[in-house]
Amino acid sequence: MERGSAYHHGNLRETLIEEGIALLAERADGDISLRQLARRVGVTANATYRHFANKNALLAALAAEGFRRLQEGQGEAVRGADPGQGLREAGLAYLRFAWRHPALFRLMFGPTLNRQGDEELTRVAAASFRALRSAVAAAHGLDEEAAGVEGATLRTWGLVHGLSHLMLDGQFGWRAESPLAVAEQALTDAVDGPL
Amino acid sequence: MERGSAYHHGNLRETLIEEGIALLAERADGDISLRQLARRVGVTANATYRHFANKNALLAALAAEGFRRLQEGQGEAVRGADPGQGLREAGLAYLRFAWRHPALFRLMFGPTLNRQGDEELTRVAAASFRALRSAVAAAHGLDEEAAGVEGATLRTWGLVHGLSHLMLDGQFGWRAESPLAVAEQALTDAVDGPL
DNA sequence: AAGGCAAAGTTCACAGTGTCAACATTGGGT
DNA sequence: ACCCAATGTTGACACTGTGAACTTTGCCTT
Repeated sequence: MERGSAYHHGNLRETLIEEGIALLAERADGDISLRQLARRVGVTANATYRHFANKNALLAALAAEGFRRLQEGQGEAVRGADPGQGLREAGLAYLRFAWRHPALFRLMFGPTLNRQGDEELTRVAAASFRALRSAVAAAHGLDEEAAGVEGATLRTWGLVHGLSHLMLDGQFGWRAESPLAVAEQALTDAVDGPL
Repeated sequence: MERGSAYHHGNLRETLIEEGIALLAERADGDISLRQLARRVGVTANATYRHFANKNALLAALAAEGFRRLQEGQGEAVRGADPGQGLREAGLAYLRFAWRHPALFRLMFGPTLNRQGDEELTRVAAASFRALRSAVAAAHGLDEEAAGVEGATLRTWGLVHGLSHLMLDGQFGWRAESPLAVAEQALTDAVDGPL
């Protein structure tokens, strides 16, 4: 939190990421402008170019931070659950993350970002998939490399991810309950029944 | 295709939708500019304002046309399949639509569009859901209003929708096969096995 | 301690965007 | 034949992402 001189900000890069996520949380539509973020931080738009190659790189950093937080949330959920319920809890954590950070979630996936060539981003995303796969394997009592685990992981991921998107896009809105509740119910039913 | 005078275009509204979808197909990232579209059609940017309240309304019209085409494609797929395979074919049609029209697909769902208050758009989207529900009911040999059909529809929709998004976002790209093939396989497995 | 250099911010500039207000050109109905 | 409403155009404005040139400052070397 240390501030440098009036001229030199001190730790602009981290501040931009922090405030960028905050700004993303306010604008529901999810597109933020570089200049707006710079103004909020109290710095010129071009100052950001000392820390990120361009807007896309900045957004990629936000997304990477998002993946880290998502994985952290899932980790907590799994640890706090009795074994056998881990997969369900991880899925619910995924849904709740999307619900609480809709714009960030859409940035992490979604086409705004050009993921091509961003090494860190692909790394955290891959780690996220491996974590899910191990949860799926554990839920079925299988080895992580066993046949069928990969496919089951894909189906689970697809379901959770799809429910997240439909929820955020307001496709559950016309129903009585809260969209989050609808998605949670659908996920629970799927996990309890055979997937 | 009739052209009016040099000054009056003739049927600008339909042309904008047509060329808008074409333009969307070219720009993979999926955001098109009003002025670019107007230039392509051979008309001033402000001319579009005679037919659409603003850019959002234009995009909504594109999305609505997209929903119509999606539903048409699903209808064909279901009719051309033997009964019992209808649901799977409908889902595969959904996947292939997303694969062939990624930008349009993301526009139809996704936050670029402000769906609030666009009556036509919510209507076609609701029709799409009803069609899916009847396919789910038929696949399980149940009445459309039977208990559990709604939930099963949600799960199916979620899975297909999620696979579509993950596929488009390149999350299956690191695998050997084509992303479309990966998604189709996952869907087929889910439908064959109990969902 | 003095000096200088590279890192980190700033200002200026430019092309492109969505949209508003005012003006121009038409074709169809009285 | 006329006129008016529908349909286009021009000009303008605020805003965006980004490049080039300039300024300030903290740290490292002597």
